[in-house]
Amino acid sequence: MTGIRPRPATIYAVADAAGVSIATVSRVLQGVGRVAEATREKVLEAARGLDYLPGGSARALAAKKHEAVGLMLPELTGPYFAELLVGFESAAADLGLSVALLMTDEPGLSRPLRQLAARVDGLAVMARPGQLADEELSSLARRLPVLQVAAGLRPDSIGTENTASARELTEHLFGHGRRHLVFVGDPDLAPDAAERHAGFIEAHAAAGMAVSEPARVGYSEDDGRRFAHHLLDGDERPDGLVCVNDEVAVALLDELQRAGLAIPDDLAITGWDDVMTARYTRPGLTTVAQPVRDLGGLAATTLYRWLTTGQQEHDPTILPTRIVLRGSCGCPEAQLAAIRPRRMPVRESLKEEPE
Amino acid sequence: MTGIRPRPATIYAVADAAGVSIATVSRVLQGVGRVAEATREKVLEAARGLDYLPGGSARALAAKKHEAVGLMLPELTGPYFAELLVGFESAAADLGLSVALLMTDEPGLSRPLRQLAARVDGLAVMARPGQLADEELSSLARRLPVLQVAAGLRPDSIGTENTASARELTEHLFGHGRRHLVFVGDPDLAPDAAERHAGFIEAHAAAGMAVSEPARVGYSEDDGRRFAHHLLDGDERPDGLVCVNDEVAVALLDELQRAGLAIPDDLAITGWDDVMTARYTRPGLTTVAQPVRDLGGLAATTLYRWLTTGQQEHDPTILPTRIVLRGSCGCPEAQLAAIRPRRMPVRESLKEEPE
DNA sequence: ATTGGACGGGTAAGCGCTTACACACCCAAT
DNA sequence: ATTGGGTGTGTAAGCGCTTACCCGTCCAAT
Repeated sequence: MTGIRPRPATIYAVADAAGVSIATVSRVLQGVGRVAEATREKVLEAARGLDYLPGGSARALAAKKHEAVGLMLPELTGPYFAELLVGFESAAADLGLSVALLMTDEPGLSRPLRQLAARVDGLAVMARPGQLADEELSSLARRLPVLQVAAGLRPDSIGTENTASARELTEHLFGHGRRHLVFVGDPDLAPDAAERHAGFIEAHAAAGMAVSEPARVGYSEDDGRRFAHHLLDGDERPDGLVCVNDEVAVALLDELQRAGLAIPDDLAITGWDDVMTARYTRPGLTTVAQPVRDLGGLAATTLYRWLTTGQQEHDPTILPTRIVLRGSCGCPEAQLAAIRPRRMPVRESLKEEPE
Repeated sequence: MTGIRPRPATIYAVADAAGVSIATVSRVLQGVGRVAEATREKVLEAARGLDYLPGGSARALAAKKHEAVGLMLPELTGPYFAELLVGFESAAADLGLSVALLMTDEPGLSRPLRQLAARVDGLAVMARPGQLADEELSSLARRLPVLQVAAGLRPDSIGTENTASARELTEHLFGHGRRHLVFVGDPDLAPDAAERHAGFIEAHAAAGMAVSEPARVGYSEDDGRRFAHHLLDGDERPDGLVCVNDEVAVALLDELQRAGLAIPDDLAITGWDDVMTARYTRPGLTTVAQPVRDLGGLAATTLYRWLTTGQQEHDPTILPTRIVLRGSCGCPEAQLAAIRPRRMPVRESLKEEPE
């Protein structure tokens, strides 16, 4: 496997080896047109013997399509993006499309993005406001289908429901007697965050309550921990925290517990996304489950329909979410190890030597 | 943005608009060769006005390279693959390479894999044994550089250290007085698992202890929970569980705790990967941190060197790991909320009306 | 005044495929 | 025997780029 590699075989080499024309080779390999069974076998064998693989670029050039879609994400850390990607890729694969991927945090990502756009038939983009020059994106959109994911309400967009869920979640916290809630997250960082914050405000308005300023933090655990210390050191006195995502929430939960706070008694905490960690904290994290994987799949299929029909769907699709109640909001949780219902028999003394 | 889209502009259109030949357009856009400043500006403006983007397929065909690398993963659920991907993509992007992605669980994935291979210059593959017909893969390897990731020791492979770490971890458990350990994971499912199991065995051999059969479970939380119930129902009596990854470990931990077991007193548990959740369980999960992101980056850069030099590196690179001790193995952990060192002042009565 | 570079840009030959079209060929129907 | 309709295959024209090569200009040096 080491060392120099011979130039890959072309369709001409296969045609020669099989004693046919390149047109026939192409027909056999694509399975279109009529080819005599004997010929087909000859071609297949020749192709196999030469490790032939039709070059994607030549194929795409001649066929005027790439059979590939692109996905651009602002970053890929965190379970959210991973899930989205999984949904996107597996749906795309089912549709016979390859997936090209781009993620970046740099604002001036023009180059890689254009490189990506040049090799796909359509693009799904999840852009944070300001990250991508809108000019850049609309120039691309004039050239190929560009689908916006989780970008708020726009005709070329799909996403998940945010505002109503946030309102419901906030009202749930009211139901637990909480009166001084803080929204933890920056509404300006992403449309999703803005919509959740809007729901948070709606709930307050409907209850005739005043709303405090949102705590403008980012999306990472570090942001959560930092805010925890800010809370501990400052003189704000919230009794509930509605966090923009689970990572911030669990970090906050952890840091506050380490400082001696009782969750949810002293402070209720909710997250968003229902990531894996949310079911392993003590108490479990109350959060909002979004069908992120489905969202990714929807992006791929929507793009596919757009590509094949040449016509964009009219209405943006909004996927429903589900509130997941665990202990961190104040809901009762199944007690853990308080009673020991079935005790696995274990060896008595661990100090003994092995058998 | 809706509706029919005009055919994208070609290099000819730009040349016409700028009043030059296509060669000049190509030179300007690539930044090679000498072009008068005035001409360059004309071209750039024409290109901008037409939303021109050099078609990737034509470019790749003419230049005989895709400027793209592919990554194939057996699946993408779980933090491990997400991290790997992040490392791969960001390193590739820095090198000016696009990334094409493929993941699948199907054994017969020949089609999508070949489609992927046809549009990249090199391929990084993480294949589970048996999933991919070896014949298929070596045929591809004859055509383009194929780098194996975490595939055990082979010349065309890179990976992370497993055996020594597993041995050390196992011996650490011995140090906690544990004598009846079970390896939870199937050594046949992946080379990584096999190597970890080998280290587990080594430790036993060195201590002159007998080794029990491994519990052959998969990699998911469900596998962990299932095994927990199997343990609870059966009559095995281990005092320590060395799990193949963190997902299995945390699920096991959770399920066993719910059943009333005290971890680590009744049973020690360790994981592998140091995923986010590992630092949020109570007790925290002792595990092995691998530089998975670096591994992904290494895959991209190794592939890049291979592509540019045409020569494969000789020795497989093995990245070092680090054991992360938390409470689940029996190590002391900072007490949580036992004392409340700094108590955040909160409102006394939550039942009060808002201000 | 001649000449030789440097400079700028055009010409054209591919790159490796797909696919419309044309053309043999063979056999059934007349 | 002639005709006509499949069948199977080859011919050739692109697809939209890159790039080697060549050819004018212009100006400094002689």
